[in-house]
Amino acid sequence: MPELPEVEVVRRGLAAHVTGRTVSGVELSGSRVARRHVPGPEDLVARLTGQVLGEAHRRGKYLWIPLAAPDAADELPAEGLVVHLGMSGQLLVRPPGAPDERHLHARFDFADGGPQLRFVDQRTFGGLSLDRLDGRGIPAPVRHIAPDPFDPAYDRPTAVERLKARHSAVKRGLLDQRVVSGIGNIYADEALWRAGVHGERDSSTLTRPVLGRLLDHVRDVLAAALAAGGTSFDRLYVDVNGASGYFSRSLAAYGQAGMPCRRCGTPIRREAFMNRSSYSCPRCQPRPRRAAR
DNA sequence: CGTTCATCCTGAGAGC
DNA sequence: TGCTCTCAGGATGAAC
Repeated sequence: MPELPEVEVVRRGLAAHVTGRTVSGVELSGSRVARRHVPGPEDLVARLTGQVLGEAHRRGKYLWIPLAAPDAADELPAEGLVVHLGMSGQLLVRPPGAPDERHLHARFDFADGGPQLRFVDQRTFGGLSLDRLDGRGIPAPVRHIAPDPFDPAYDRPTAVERLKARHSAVKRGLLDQRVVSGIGNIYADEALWRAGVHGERDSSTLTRPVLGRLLDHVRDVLAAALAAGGTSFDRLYVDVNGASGYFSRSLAAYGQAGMPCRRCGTPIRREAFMNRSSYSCPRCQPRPRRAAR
């Protein structure tokens, strides 16, 4: 479920609550949560135990926690714990005695005896793995992910060219994490509404200035959502302390079918797209004559 | 090569 | 109440 703002809220929670702490034990319930850790769940547990956690990083919707370099202070961390929340994953900071959550998959205990870190995931599309970090500190599973709009490595002109080169619906481009990362179904629809562009317009037919403005709307809406603590429709998206964000009240398009458009008053429509839903204003975002899908 | 589709899961809500 | 159906913040690999 979480997109960039929600994942960043979680990253900040990790930075505040687990950085610098020593893992004294890890307990996994089932092996599915570690399915992307090729050497297997036992290996994951064994290699995390005793490690000191560094400050959490994020690219797009991926999180990783570098394991602090054990010896030389100037040595870069060689490995990191990679976390993807998928559609329903949560990282929670909870007291050691707290009852197990319904879909608890991993529990980290710390040598200081303080709060545990727990990975809870209803649908288990998310997961954990331990991976090597490259020379720039990026884990292998994240290497193919493009920088997100807040990354110093983000290059707007490159992103514009990538979109311009695609012969496909522009919304597909926004959702493709190899073009720009961090955008999901909610913020794609919000940015398209702000730009006044229908998501099924063929990306290559849009002008570079239009694509550039669309990307700027993406950045702006992601920033506004982050400032509001993210979008929470229910208890599935919460920060590490279990608190909800309140950006859902600011959504202009996503989930607003039948509600008047905030610009022109026309009822927002819902359409099927990519086996899910898209929301848009029929008047501000006219459908293309020949939709690219 | 780029693009599209099916698939991994559980739960909530609607309609009958 | 209970059944069936649809839908949900995502990413991936295999097929075209």
